[in-house]
Amino acid sequence: MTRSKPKTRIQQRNSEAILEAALEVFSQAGFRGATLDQIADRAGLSKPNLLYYFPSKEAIHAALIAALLRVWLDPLRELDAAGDPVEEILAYVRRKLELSRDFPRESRLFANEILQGAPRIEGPLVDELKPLVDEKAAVIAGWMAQGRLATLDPHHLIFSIWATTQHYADFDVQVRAVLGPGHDPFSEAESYLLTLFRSSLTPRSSN
Amino acid sequence: MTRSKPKTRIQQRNSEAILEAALEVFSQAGFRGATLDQIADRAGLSKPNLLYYFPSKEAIHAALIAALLRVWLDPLRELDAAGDPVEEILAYVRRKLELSRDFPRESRLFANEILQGAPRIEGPLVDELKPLVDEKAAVIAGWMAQGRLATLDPHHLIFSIWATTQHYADFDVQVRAVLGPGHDPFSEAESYLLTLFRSSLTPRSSN
DNA sequence: TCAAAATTTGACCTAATGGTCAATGAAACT
DNA sequence: AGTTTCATTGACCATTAGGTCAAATTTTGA
Repeated sequence: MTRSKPKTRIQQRNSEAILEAALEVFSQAGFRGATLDQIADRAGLSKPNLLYYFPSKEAIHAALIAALLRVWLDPLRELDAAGDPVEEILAYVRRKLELSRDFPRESRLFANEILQGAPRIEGPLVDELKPLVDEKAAVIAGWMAQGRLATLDPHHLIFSIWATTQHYADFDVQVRAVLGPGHDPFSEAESYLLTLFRSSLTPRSSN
Repeated sequence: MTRSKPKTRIQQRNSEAILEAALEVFSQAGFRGATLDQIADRAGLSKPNLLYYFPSKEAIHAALIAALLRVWLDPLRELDAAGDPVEEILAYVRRKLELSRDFPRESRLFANEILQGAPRIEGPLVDELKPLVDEKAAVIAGWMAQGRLATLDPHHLIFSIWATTQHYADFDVQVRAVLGPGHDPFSEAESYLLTLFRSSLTPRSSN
């Protein structure tokens, strides 16, 4: 069913080079801002050659988005209902921040897409993301009902984790401009965010 | 010194129509994704007529960015060292969220710009934003030193306020897709964010 | 080694886009 | 009423961008 995977050595190599180049370009310029020439240049291929591997600009973008969504949702999937509530959520924050640090281009690609109204991913958003979030929100709500977490809206808790962690990838330029030189935004963010969320998630009254 | 303000009635009206249209288009498509034809259409003018009022696409964008920065920084300016620390910061959160609710296009325009590496606003970022943030961060640090606020990195506190509040404008599509129908994201966000920040800002030990 | 299949590219096409300009139409001022 | 300034536009231009294609080159497998 799922063909499309490269077969030959040469296809493997070039497809990867194209996707790598496209990620760089799309994440920095957005869909319309990116050009096939830029992508081809970066991939070290001619434009017609690039179009030998992918039928269109859209197709390249779609391939990136598909790969992205898979990676992007993993950290949330790992949230374990059987674990310690506060530590589970903090671990999620940590994983999400690592993703921002290690895959900033993917984060920006996603941000670009959402910003422009998500014309190319509204489907997956509703079909994949929403069910997963609803499921995990229910887990969190369960913890809260047991008094093992401070009471907060679970959906918005998740939003605020996304917002704060992705901010360091998406707004990297701004963060660095404001902090000035001599800072490591991501390592500072880690201790800050863990403190922030720990203090608001830890239940106030003793059990 | 500062001329450039429209003089005649007709100039006033058309300049405003252009900026309004441009805000709509730029915020939705980014700089490169926006076209003069789209802007002209929305403004109800012909393209040459549009270029009679602004010399270039760049100029329109620059005008928007300049106006934006002014509005964008105001809420932070209002943070008052003489007020109650927790309430001052919560009021800032509230103002910032209102800005996201009432001016989502401005928020997205800004986000687009930063995402693409801020090629057109790195100057103001360093010259205006950084000093203001540093000043207010010092105020907050002062409050913390007096034990009137829980201890947190002030710069990152500000970042997390930006991130969480702007998220509701910039990622509006995603938020609504995940929440599903029947929600008012902004009003939910208000109570969530106030709770979140109040619980992490309120000092733990009694004074 | 040699034909078949896969890969690469120069040349080209069409549509879109930012911008120009001379000419026309509307206002404003005297 | 007439003239000068302001506003508007149709036609046009150069460049860029996504995409096609036939021909050439390279790789693969018998």
